[in-house]
Amino acid sequence: MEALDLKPISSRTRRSDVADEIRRLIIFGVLKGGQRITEVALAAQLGVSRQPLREAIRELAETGFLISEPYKSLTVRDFTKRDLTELYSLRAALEQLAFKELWPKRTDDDIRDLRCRLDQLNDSVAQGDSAAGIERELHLHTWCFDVADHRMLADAWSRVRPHLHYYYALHQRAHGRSGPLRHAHDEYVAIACGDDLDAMLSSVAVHMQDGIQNVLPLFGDEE
Amino acid sequence: MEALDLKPISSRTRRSDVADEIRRLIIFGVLKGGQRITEVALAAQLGVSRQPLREAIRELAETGFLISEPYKSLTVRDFTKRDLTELYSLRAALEQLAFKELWPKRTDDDIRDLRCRLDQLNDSVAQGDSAAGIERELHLHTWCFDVADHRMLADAWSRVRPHLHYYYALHQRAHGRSGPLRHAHDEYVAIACGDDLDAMLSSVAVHMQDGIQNVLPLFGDEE
DNA sequence: TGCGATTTGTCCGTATGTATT
DNA sequence: TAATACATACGGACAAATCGC
Repeated sequence: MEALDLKPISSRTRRSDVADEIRRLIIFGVLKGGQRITEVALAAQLGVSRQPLREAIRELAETGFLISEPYKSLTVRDFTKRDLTELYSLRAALEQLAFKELWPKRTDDDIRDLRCRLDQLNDSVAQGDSAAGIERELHLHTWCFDVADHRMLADAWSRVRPHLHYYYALHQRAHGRSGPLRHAHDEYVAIACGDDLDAMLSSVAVHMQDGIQNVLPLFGDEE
Repeated sequence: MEALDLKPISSRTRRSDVADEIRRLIIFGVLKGGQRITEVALAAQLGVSRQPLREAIRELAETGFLISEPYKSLTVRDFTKRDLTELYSLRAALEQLAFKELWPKRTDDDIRDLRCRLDQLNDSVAQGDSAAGIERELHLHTWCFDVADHRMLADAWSRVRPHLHYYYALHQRAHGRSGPLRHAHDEYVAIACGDDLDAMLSSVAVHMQDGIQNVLPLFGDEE
């Protein structure tokens, strides 16, 4: 009964496939930060024409995965320590807004849904399946945006989420299969099921601080 | 010495011109909400080929001004009362985060810059130039994002800002030349120049509430 | 300074896929 | 089911801008 967040089949089009694929290549480190991309080469490798590729590029440039300098270059975004701290502070603000919005709207079904997502996450972690663990941690954190019933906020999250995915994957590549820590989200979920909104808001802040501490060491000196 | 927020000349390209123009047509009501758009017709009217138009469309769909249903239709976003309240709650969260970030970073130059933006706004209002008033109100509210020195937050604002522009223009069309109220931002700026962050955060919240009350009546029954 | 090489940006004609009638 | 309309995608061409020599 888990609600996987997939794109509807109806919206499957070449440009979206291409965008997803490029995003995947970046997240999993095949395309590396700072690397230059030439359209024609990429189009040939992906086996598509330039038109849908260029549209996909617009999409990825809009969300910050590619840096497009007209007539000059197209490069893969090189994420820095600063980008990471920015991501987490923005993410905290968005997630806190989500909890404020959803707090009076939560139903028992929503609570069950959240616990289900947590169980799935803990299962993946227990099995050492870190790829699934990443997906499910993201899915867990998507819960508040699903329930908040706030489309513009959900859109903002949908642009932030792939960036988080990138850092999770980075962390995984650096530390082997250690994705999220075992039961690291138990308290987060417990408070989310409770009645104390202020406690939840500070739990979000604390959770973000923990997250950033895990990933920060992966960056050395840069800016 | 005012720092106008223009796109650098280097990035001027046909697709960005087209995107700006379509956004403008939507904001000023030439293209109306719900209206269907056909690519070929629009390309002909704008005098460009379909490739840069499609890229511009991706950009506008990504930021919510156009609704693209692959293989089906491309329509102008029909904003509702709900969209407006969502915009204002998200905007408040972003602006509050900006002030938290900038608070320890403010320099005297920044303060002067802010006062300058306020003066320009009040000038426009006094002269009854509502188009300039809208621009300058947006420019005033962009100050906190300029100073916060938080690129991801600034990006989020840059997607929110055109929506706000839309509602301002809607308000102007409905109420004649009455844009922002005279000296409505004086207190906002005064507190922003002061030392009380909490006061600023609640000032942002109050300012948002005032803003939403001005625009809400323009929407009737919808959803 | 200029010139060629490379790449991005743009245009056009055409073909295919999808939804609607 | 066929026909229509339109979005999507392809391929080839050229124009425009940048960079290195």
